[in-house]
Amino acid sequence: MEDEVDRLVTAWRRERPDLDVEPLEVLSRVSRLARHLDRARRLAFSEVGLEPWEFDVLTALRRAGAPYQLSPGALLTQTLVTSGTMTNRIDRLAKKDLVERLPDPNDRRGVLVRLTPAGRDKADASLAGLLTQERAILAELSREQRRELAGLLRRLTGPFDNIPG
Amino acid sequence: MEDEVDRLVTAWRRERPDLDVEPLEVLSRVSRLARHLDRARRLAFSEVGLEPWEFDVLTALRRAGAPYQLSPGALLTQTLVTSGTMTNRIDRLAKKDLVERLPDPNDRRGVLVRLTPAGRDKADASLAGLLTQERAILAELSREQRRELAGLLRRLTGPFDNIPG
DNA sequence: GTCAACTATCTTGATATCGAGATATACTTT
DNA sequence: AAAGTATATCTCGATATCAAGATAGTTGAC
Repeated sequence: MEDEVDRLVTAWRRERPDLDVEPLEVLSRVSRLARHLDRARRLAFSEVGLEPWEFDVLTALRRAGAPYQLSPGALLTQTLVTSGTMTNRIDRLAKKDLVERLPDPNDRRGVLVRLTPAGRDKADASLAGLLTQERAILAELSREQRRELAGLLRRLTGPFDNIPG
Repeated sequence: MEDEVDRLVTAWRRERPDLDVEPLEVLSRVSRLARHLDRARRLAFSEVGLEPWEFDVLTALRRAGAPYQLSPGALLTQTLVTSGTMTNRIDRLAKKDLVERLPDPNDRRGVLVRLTPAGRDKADASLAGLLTQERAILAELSREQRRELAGLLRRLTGPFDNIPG
């Protein structure tokens, strides 16, 4: 099946035959697919009254395991947002009583963000729904193809996730 | 090389062994990689005084070929933003004299957005830089692996790009 | 031809994000 | 122990985005 990136690449080869646009075959698809996924997630979460950014924070805390707490800094590396954004997110989640801020006993600069019981419920309730939706999207591929795809993507994410930045 | 998604999946398997989180192996990597790419693009474009959203619009017009014009609607499907966002983008690009709005001669509701010569220069100047950066990111993979990866991603983007929505 | 349904674009208000800098605390070197 | 450097989080202002609805023009059924 042809997609928008096929059309885009064809157009560039006509307009700029001097350039090798092969990188777009992979990376434009990654960017576009991520935007499609965002839209789908936004729609799915709105049915349970949750925003994608709320899901990201609550589930990061949930999978940390009891007592479901992480520093804002740890949340930054998991969610790839800036510190100003995370402060704002924690403020809003705290106002909704889904998380609470505690002083870090080991570092007086630091803070621990802890899931409240209501926050934990929200996290658990939304995860199953997300997985169902994602499974439908991935039904295009065989189990073996999904493994292959995950492995190739890991090669690209690995450097970003391990080199500081 | 292990990445953040490996850690995330391991954590879920410990915390929620009742759920099959295999879909995250693919789709969380897509979302995270897209965010890394956004950051890298933002940095690279800032060196030539361009925002990623400006690049997206200018290059869509550029690859349409002479006379470098498209309707706002066509730009929507290429950039995956809402109509309100696109109106705003066109306004700002027009204020910088990178594009201009023309009435569509065939539909009086419609508008055509056309690249100015300055806009065309910006588009051409920025594309080569982007490709260089992307080539470096993709150097992790062999040519054959890149083709494989592009093909697998197309299977996922195809349905989104072809089913209306 | 007229009316209803549809389409293309724009307007508006609320909100989330970013970048840069501020503040407070911790660590390291001498 | 003082000074300088590094780290953790927050503050603030500017800006881009979205969702929903408004406006204007088109199309098709009759």
